[in-house]
Amino acid sequence: MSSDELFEAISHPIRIDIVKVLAEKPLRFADLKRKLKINSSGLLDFHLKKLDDLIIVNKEGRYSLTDKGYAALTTVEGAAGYYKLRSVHKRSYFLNLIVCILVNIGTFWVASQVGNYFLWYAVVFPITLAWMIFYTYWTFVRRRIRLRS
Amino acid sequence: MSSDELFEAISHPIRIDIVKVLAEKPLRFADLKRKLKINSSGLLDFHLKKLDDLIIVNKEGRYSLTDKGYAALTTVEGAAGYYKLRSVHKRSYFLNLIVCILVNIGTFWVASQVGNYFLWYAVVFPITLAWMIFYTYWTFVRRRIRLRS
DNA sequence: TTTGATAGTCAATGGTTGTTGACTTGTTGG
DNA sequence: CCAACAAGTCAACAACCATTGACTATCAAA
Repeated sequence: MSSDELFEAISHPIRIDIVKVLAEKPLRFADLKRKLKINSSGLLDFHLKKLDDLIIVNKEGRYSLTDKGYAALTTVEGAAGYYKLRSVHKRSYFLNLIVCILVNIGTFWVASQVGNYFLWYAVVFPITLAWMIFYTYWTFVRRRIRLRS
Repeated sequence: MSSDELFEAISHPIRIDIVKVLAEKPLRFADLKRKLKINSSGLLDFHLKKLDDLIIVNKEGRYSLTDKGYAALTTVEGAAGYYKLRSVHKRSYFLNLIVCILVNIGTFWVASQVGNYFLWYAVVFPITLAWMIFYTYWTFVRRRIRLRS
């Protein structure tokens, strides 16, 4: 089963629901029909056939997930999170940037008050700069985060 | 964009390929056509339209992935691995079981030779037993690995 | 024995996909 | 200016998808 076949199998809301409820516990045909509020046997039959090698039926007529079915479930659960994760990465990058700038401004101001800039130019500035360079690389190159889109 | 819409978007080999090549670098319409060996403009157009909010075109006409596009790519890359991962989990469970049994047999045999069973019943047996109970729980309950299917 | 639930199958149907190939509308090099 | 390329649009069509509703066969309880 190649990727596109897996995605085809789980590219319909009813089929995603079937995989989700079967992950909790094996169910019979009529249980599924009730639980998913499907009134047509033909419709459930159609979608069960599409899920082909993601599910198996045991001798008592209970449907449950195969290894591929659980892999599909993991894919479904994962997919929902990836997009949110990317906006979190983006937001935390800007928070980091702001904090670095504020720390520099603060240290610089304190330095100007005491007339000693050593702490700022020898410690705070190089460290925050190095951190932002690394973090920028990690965010935009490694994580492939884009500002627009 | 709900899960099923994402899976619908990437449920065709051509569209998976488009996402993969655009992840490497942004391409123009004709570049994509050449790279994916598609001879019909209409066909490429059709699939690009289906990828709708996974891609954007910049002013120079270069297509690239949006955040959702990269999320889709992560999903595609992940899905391929999940099924294999499950057979790896299954195999390593049995390897572990065998190793635990062999260690017990070995320690027991040594104990019988020296006439002192302390090491076995006070150390090796309880530790390997506890480990296998935990590992069984982790494999079959938490990871939902099934023997058949 | 009738009723009702279970576990489907099957044909019909309207809508959506995937694909082709012809056509359009710039843009660029010789 | 002409040819070639780029970047599509559009109509047509077969194949497939989702859904309905009628039908069948089996079993169990009243």
